[in-house]
Amino acid sequence: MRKSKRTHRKLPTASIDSVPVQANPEFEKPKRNIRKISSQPLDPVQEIPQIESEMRQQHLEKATVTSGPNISEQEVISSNEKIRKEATLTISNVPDIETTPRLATESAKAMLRAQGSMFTAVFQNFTQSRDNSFLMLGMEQGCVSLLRKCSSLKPTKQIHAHICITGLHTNPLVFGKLLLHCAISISDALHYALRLFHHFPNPDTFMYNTLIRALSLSQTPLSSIHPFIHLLRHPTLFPDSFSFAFALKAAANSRHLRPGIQLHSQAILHTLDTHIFVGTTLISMYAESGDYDSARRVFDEISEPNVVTWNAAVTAAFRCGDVAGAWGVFRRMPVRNLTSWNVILAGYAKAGELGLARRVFNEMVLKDDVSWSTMIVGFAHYGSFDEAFGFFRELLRRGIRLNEVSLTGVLSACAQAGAFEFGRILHSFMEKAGFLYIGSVNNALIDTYSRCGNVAMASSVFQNMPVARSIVSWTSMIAGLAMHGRGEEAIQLFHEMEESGVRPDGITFISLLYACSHSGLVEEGCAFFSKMKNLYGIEPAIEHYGCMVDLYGRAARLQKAYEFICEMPISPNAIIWRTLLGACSIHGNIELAELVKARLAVVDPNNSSDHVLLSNVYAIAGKWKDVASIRRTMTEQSMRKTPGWSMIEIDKVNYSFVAGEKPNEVTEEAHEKLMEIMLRLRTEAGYAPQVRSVLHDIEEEEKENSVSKHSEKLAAAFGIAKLPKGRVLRIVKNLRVCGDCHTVMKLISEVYQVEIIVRDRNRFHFFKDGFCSCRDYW
DNA sequence: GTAGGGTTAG
Repeated sequence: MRKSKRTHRKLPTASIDSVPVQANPEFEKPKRNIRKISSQPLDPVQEIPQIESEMRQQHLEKATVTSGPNISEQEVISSNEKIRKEATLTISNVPDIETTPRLATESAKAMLRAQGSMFTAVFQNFTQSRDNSFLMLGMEQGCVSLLRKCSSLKPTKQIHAHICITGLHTNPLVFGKLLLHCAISISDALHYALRLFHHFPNPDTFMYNTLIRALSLSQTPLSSIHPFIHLLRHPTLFPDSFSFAFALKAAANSRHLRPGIQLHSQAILHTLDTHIFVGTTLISMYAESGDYDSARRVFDEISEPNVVTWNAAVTAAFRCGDVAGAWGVFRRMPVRNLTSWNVILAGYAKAGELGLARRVFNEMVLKDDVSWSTMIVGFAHYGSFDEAFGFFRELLRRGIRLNEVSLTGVLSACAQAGAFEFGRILHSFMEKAGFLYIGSVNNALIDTYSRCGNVAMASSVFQNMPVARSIVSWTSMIAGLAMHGRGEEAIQLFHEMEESGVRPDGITFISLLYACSHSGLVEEGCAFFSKMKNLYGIEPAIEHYGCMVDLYGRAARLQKAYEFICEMPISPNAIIWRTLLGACSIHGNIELAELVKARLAVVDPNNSSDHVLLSNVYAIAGKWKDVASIRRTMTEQSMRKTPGWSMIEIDKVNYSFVAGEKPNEVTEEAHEKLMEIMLRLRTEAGYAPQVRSVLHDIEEEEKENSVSKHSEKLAAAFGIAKLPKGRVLRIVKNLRVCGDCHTVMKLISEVYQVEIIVRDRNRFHFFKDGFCSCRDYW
């Protein structure tokens, strides 16, 4: 991007009136000077095209970790005196945090309760006397903090009623908070936000801007175009740079290019397109919508870009996948600030260029908490959870300020590593430091506890959230129950969510369908699939189809699954076919497996796991020649089977076991214990090894030897040897647990009277008294 | 009284 003097500019031809948003009766014909509440509530949620959601990939590629986070609770707390003071500042509801942390949280809760009763008292007073100005002092703040507790419309309306009675409804700040709350924190309250606006007497441009901003931050950002058009047509008011900045942000959030172009044309007509704030937002908007050329053109037209504009240009390059170009723009920057460096870090980290990110990070003279968070989140996102722990350790050592992003990042690392104990330490710290007043932190905790096998703790976090539960909180909890095979409870929770007024989105349905498929609830799954389309108007994405194939496949309805794929309106990808191949492998259907493998050979020819799955099918049927043939192909094409590994956390240290690794002190101890366990299982529980999980055509004894070395068995043996009696064994495995290991775990849980929780690639297995929570269905 | 660039959970 070269800076050039502006000579001419091209005016986009489309006009703002043709934005692709369904006509809104309230804004279509503005009745000037007459404001009334529409009898038909708006439902902008249905007007906006649904954005395709992508299922988050599991990042468990990392094969070896020798030790976990290894940080004690005391270390975390003692090295963060300063941090806790800052947390007090951020979370205004938590006073005196550094002296009596637990009490402080309690008093914050009490304060919220007190505000609740004060609200009732004030409400009653006012209905009687209409004059109690003394009690009104501080009510503005009180209403705002009460709003934070409301996740549905009903209590919000009560607060609104209170606001009206106290005369606060003409206060633009309180009004704005209420609008923002309705638009952002409550899924189904956009219509209410609009009605609120219509009640506001003689709104000025500032008020319009508040509404545009609120809608731009809602689940349906493009709905903010309506008040923008209204403002354009207003006889006396005009959109200003704020209006354009908010509306363009909405276009950027929606990732729809057309409304963005139309807003751009309007900005040109109002001579605001080169306004430094509007121009910078235009660059982001074009980059978010994938129009790199336009983003560059806008940048070239800004005659005096400041450092923020330059930073936006670097980000634009990264967003459009031009990693080298981003570095080029960065190098040409006349002035750089810390954010410029953080932009580069984030760009590299998101692009998966973690080596480059680390190099830049090491070169940075000045780093802040954002720089550290970026590294933690970046490494955690790509599955390098041990590296993420490393950055976190270093962050603590240097006394850098902790923020909710670094904490959620390290929680994500815990979730992947199954580091339950450390997750608990973080939880206790965050409670004391007041971080639980941030929604995302609660959501990350729910996810971490679920993935660490403790769905009860996840549920406790979910039930006790001191802030409103968002769609993410509900979905995380549903997903947590689903992972543990508690399908009925997941469905129950989904109904509670619907009743609470939170509107499910595409990802909620992925979790729900997953819950059905892992609990064998075929009919329920089918019903939810149609409910999603017909009631909520959510167009199924490839992930939803994948869930349906899994649902039929697991329930042994293989032919139905195959027909379902053939009738899909979008072309099936490798994951869809692989799901069906997995089902064929579970149910031993050779004919269909061969057919599916042929499809996979076209879509994704070099995937080793598909070959392994097919050879599994042959092995189950005893077709060793076919197994050998597949293995030969894999060798010829130098494909390698993903090595299986398992991890167990003992005293906050994570020990990993990899099949066929070189013996060391730990593995030798595990092997020794395992031999002892197996002997006891044979004599006391009549165990006989199941060898069909072994892929090779080898002698029986050798096969038996091979399954006995599976990493999850070693991890369990090590856990039995090291953990005190009565403690739960929590094991994380990167592949699906094999039939023999599953049997062994059940027997160990019975003979040794121990609870074992295994998280495999697909789900959780909770072994107790000789039974597994998956009911042998996985 | 409101903004633009960097890190956030399902």
